[in-house]
Amino acid sequence: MTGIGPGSVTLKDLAAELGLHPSTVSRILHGKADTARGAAAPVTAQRVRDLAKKVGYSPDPQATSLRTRRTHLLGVIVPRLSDLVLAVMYEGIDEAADDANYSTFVMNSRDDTSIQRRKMEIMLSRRVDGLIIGDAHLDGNILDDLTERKVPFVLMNRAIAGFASATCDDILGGALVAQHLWDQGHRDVSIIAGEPYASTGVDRTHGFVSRFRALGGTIPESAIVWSRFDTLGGHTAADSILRDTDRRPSAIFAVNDFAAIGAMGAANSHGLHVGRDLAIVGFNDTSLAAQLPIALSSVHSPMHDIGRVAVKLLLGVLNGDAVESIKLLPVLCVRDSSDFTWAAG
Amino acid sequence: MTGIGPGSVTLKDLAAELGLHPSTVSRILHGKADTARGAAAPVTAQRVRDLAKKVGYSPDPQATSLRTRRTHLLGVIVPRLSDLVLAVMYEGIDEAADDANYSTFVMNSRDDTSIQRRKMEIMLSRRVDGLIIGDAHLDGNILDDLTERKVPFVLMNRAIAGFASATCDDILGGALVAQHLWDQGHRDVSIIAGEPYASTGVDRTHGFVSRFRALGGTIPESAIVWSRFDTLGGHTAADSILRDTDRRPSAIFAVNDFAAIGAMGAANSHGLHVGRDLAIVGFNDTSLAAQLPIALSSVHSPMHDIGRVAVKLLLGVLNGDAVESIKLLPVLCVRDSSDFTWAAG
DNA sequence: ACTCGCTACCCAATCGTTTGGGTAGTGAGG
DNA sequence: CCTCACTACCCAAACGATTGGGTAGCGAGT
Repeated sequence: MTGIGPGSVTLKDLAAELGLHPSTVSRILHGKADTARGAAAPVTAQRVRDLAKKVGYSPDPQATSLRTRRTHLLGVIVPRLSDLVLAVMYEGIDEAADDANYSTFVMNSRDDTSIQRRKMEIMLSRRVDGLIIGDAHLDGNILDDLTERKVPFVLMNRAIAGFASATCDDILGGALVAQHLWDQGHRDVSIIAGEPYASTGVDRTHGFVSRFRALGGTIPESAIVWSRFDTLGGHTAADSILRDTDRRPSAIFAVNDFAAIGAMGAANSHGLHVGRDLAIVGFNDTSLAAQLPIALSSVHSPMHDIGRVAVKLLLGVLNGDAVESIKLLPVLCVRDSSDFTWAAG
Repeated sequence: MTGIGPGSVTLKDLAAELGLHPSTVSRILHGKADTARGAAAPVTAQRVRDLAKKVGYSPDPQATSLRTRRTHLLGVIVPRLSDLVLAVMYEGIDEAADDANYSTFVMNSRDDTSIQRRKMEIMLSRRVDGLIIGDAHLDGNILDDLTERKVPFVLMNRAIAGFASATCDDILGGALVAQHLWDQGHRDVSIIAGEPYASTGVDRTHGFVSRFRALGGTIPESAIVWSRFDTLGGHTAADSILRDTDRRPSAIFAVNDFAAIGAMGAANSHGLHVGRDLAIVGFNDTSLAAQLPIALSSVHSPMHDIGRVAVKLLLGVLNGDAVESIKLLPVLCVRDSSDFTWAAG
């Protein structure tokens, strides 16, 4: 047991070395004035801290949480980390958790309710202090379960009425796109709406449709196509839209950049030049959007901040505060894929 | 403390309920014939297991690891999870770890050595059983440190001589691209080589160059441009290559799909049509490659499996086995971005 | 009747911290 | 001189699980 790293030296070792009792060392290293009942002599305290630093003492978190019943661990569940959107949100979480001295587990549920449940149980059996749920389904029965079991949690990315969440203002985002396409003269539009159980797609679609109708436009139900959020989903959805040559829209709003990219691929194979024959707008403004051969218009959503905010909310819950859902503001970024003035010029 | 979830009921509770001693219950629930010294009467065992299942007993991992000195936790460090390549590898890790009853922490180092060090210390202070390092730099001094401290770890994604790793056969991958471009008639090629500290970029470049030279081609040093791995990096690199109109290559090999996508953007803004005026080949065959408006040729690397293999290697190390590095096979996928027969037709 | 060897358990120490509750020793106040 | 209030510590009991080492009881063998 001559390990050099953290973990080799214990409180007892320190105490023995210093001729003190472990509890004394513990109190000193805690430092916080709150527990420091009678603390210790300043000289001693300094001696303790010096030695602790010298030998690289770091308390055993397992022992600590066994005693305190707090693990300083957060669980994060996302549909899939290979979805860039969730990956970026997770980076925000990672950062904020780090700042607050928490560590995180993250797991993929692949949007499968039974996997969701299983992963949740794994996290709870690891005794996480709280959960950040990034894959909530609109029929939120798992969530009721969690509430009943008094598990602290918040939602991220997708919102469900009645639960605290950190999201983008998706309704507004959808409305921004509707306004933009309307202004560009589009009257015949289709929507690639994502999965019907995800609030993101539903809200963006809803925001788009209501604004478009408010402007005087019409959108038949048949113009709304539900799909997966990835490139493949977007491709097949766009394909089914474009196949109907009688009623081809002049613009497509995809509620997700990857679906939009898939739609570009489909447009291509239908012989349509995106940005001239067909406008396409995505959502999230992932780092690829601006770099594509035909730059993709997209609604920028502050994904990184959403992750950070989710952590802040959860820490609030853990602290017993009454927390409110937070919607961050989206910003429309117009690029070649939907800028017809450019196509004309 | 009427919590319903896991964590509410302890071994002692079970024992009391059953009129047994906690240690007896522990041995029964362990089940493994190895520790079951004299086990228990089959009837009793069944009673115990039934009650445990009924009340949803799950052992406290903190208490367990305090005693056993094993956390069943793995630490994973990657440059950034928002790099799709690493995200997919992590999905493989997540899966394999789950299968083996391990949980994982994953953290982003942003390829910054000081952050690498810090994150590593955090993981070690969490007492992970081992580390999977996805961001190794070729000057692997951190690794020597870890070895000296006897921390069990393996590399993933990037290889360093002398350490066990799970990677793609990057040299072969590069060679495949060289052969392909040569066969297509390209004699003037440039390489977007990635970061010089990453074995992935270095090996792919090296594999490409040696094969190309072996075929009789020449590649001046100036044709190799180092860059970041993301779209922006690819864009600027390609830009600098294409700016020199005297010696414009007819093909570019980017060691990463995102860099390739950035290069496509750059080609575009130079008025070049990718696939006709300029061939571009990427690496990794991420899910986007095939879906781009101009489908991107790319070398498929089994990212998901690399993650799985990394876990398998690490578990081997933890088990005291002597493990060997594993290189998984890449496969070239030719698409429109480098298929000149298509452009001609 | 006595020992042997089972079976089916129980005991108690231990992992590293935290924390409520002491207690010597000291200086001041009465 | 006695009490009181500090200061600067020490003690020991947790937290929940694991594990080496018992031991009571019983049937069998001689």
